[in-house]
Amino acid sequence: MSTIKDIARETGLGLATISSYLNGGNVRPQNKILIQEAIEKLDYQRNDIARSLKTAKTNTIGVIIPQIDDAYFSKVVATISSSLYEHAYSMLVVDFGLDIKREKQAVEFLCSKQVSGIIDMPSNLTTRHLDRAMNQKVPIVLFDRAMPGKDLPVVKSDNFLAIDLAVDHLVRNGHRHIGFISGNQKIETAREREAAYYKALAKRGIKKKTSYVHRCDYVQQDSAAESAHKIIESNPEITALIASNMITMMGALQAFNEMDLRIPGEMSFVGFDDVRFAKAYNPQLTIIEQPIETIARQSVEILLREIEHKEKQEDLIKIYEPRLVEGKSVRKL
Amino acid sequence: MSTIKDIARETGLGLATISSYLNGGNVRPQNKILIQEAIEKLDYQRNDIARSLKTAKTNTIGVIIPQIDDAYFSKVVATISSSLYEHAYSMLVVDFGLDIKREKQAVEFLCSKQVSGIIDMPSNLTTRHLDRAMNQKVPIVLFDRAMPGKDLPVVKSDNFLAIDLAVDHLVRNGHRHIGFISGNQKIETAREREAAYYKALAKRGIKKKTSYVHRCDYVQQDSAAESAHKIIESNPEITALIASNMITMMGALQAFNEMDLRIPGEMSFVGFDDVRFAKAYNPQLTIIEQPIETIARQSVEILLREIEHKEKQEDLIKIYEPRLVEGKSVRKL
DNA sequence: TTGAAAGCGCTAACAG
DNA sequence: CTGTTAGCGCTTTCAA
Repeated sequence: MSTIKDIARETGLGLATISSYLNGGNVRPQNKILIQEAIEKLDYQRNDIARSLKTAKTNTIGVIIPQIDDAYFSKVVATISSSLYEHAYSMLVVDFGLDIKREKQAVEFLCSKQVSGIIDMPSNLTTRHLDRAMNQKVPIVLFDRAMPGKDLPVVKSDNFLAIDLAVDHLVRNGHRHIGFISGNQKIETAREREAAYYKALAKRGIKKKTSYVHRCDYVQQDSAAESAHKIIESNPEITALIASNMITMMGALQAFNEMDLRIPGEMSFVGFDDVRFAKAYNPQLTIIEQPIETIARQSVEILLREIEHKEKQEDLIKIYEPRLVEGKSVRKL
Repeated sequence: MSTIKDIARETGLGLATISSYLNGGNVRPQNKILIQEAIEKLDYQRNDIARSLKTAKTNTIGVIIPQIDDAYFSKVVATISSSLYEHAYSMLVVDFGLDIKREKQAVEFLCSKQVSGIIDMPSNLTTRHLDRAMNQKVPIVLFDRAMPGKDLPVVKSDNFLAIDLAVDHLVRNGHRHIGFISGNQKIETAREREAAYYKALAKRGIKKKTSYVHRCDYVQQDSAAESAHKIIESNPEITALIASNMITMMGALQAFNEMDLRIPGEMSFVGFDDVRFAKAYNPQLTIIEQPIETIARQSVEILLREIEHKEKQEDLIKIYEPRLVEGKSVRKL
C-alpha cells in the first residue's frame, strides 16, 4: 500500500504538493502530470482514515434502525443511502432489533466511529440513548419520531391524516364497525396512529369500542396476525379492518388466510405502505402510502445542512402528507 | 471531546497506562479506579479513527449490494449486520443500483475507507471491479456468485436444485406447459436458474419452448410483470408459471391481477424466497425458499476467519440447499 | 507554487 | 506495572 510519501519520493516533490494536488489545489501543470503518473504507477489510493483523523471529519452518517429486514425500513435505508451517495457521504448502519440497550450502544458505537451525524428511528420514549451524541455535538435527525423539548429536528409523516384517510374511506363506503391493529405504545408511530383512529371515529360520530383495537408488537408478522384473529373473533360484527403499518398489514392478511376470510366480500381492508405489494395482491389492496422517499431525502438534507453549515435549526419539524391509494379491498356496504 | 491525554493529565498517569487500561491490560487496581473516575468525569470516549490509523484495522466490513430495497437483499443485509454485530464488527453498506460503474466505485470507496473486508454481490460477469481490493489484499467473499479461476470464496445456494424442485413439483401435479420468468443474464443467479429450468425439463422428457421463457431486468417489478404478460399471452396453453426470484414473483402476481387470472384455478404458480409474503398471500403460495440466513451468516464467518487468522482458503465454495414450501398455488391437473 | 515541520489521538515498543 | 517516545498517513500553517 503506497502513501503520499511514496509518491513524493517518486516525483521528487514535497508532501504538501501532493496533498494539494489530491485536493484540487494549485499545482504546476507539469507537476500534475508527474504526480498523476506516479499515482498510477504506484497504484496509490488515499487513506481516508488518516485524512479523517487530521480533518476531524469522516463524512459518514450513522443510521440507527429497528430492523432493516422490513419493507418500510429497507426502503427508508435505501433512499437515505442513495441520497447520501449523491452528497459523497457514506452510511454506517446499525440495527438494534428494538432492544433499548442496543439502541444506546449503537449511539455510543457510532460516536466512537466519529460519524459526522446520526439519523435515528427511536423505538422508545426518551432520548436518553442519544445523550452521548448530544454531548459530543454530533448532529442528529429524528425519523418518524418527535422528542418534545429536546430541540432535535424531526422528519415524519402525518399519522393523524394517514388514519383519518383510512377511516374516512371506510365510513364513506358505509362501514361503522371498524377494527384497528395497533402496536407497542412505546413507538410513537403506533401511539399516534391509535389516537388518530379514536379521533377519526369521534369526528364522525362513531362510538369507539376498545375491543376493536388490539396492540401487537409492531414488528413480527405473527404477532400482528394474532391481533387480527383476536379482534375479528371477539367482534364478529366487524366489517372492516385497518392495519396501521406494513407489518400489521402482512399479519392481517395472513390471519385472513388462516380464517379463510375473503376480501372484500367478508371483510374490507385498508393496509399500509407497500405499494408494490398492494399491486401484487389479489384483490389489489387499498392502502395508505407514506411519502417514504421524500421523508428519507429530507432527513438527509436537514442533517447535511446542519453538518456543513453548522446552522442549527431550532424546533424544526417537517411533517409530510400520506395519501390513500385505492385498490379493491374495500366493499361498499 | 476529551482524549487520553486529558485523562492522563487528570490522573497523573502516563499515556500507556491509560491505553493499557482501555485495552484490558494489566493496571494496578487503585489506578483502574482513578482512570475510570476520570473517564466518567471527562466523559471520555475512544476515538476509533485514531485507533484504526495506528493499528491499521477498522473492524468494518463493506457490503456491496445491488439494492437494499428488495425483500431478498434486505434480509441478507439484516442477517449480515446482526452477525457482524456479534463479532464486534460494523458494516458500511453501499448499494449501486446495478450500475457497473458504481459497483467499481463502491469497491474503491470502501478501500479508501480501509475496510477490513468486503462482501460483494456482483451484478456482472467479471471481477474487474474488485481489482483494487484484490491488489490491496482486502479479503473478499462473493455472495450468490462464483468467479471461476479467481480464487475468491463463494457462498451461494444451489440454483439448479431450486428450479428442479419447482419443476418437479409442477410436473408431479401434471403440468407440462410451464412458463419461466428469467432475468438479465449478466446476473449469475438468473443465468443458472434459466439453465436449470431447461435442464429440469429435459430430464423429464419435456420439450423446451423458448417462448415459454422471458427475461426481465430482474430488478423491477413492472419489468417482471411485463415478462409474465408476454409469456402467458403468447402461449395460452401454459398451465403453470415459475418465478425465479423475489421480484419476478411480485411481478408475476401483479400481472395475474392485471389479467384477472385466478391462482391456482386458471394458472398454477411457484414463487421465490419470501415466506412471510407467501403466507400472507391468498391463496398461500408455493415457493422455493433459500436458506438466506445460513448463507449470510456463513459469508460473515468465512470473511472474518480470513481476516483474523489470515487463513486464505483455497477454492472455497459453499452451496446451500433451498427447499420447496408448499402452499396452495399449484393445482393438480 | 512548493517544502519543511507540526500534529490529529492513538498504540506499541522499550526502558525502567 | 508504568512512563517515554516514535510514528500510523494525512493536512495545514508557515516560509521560502
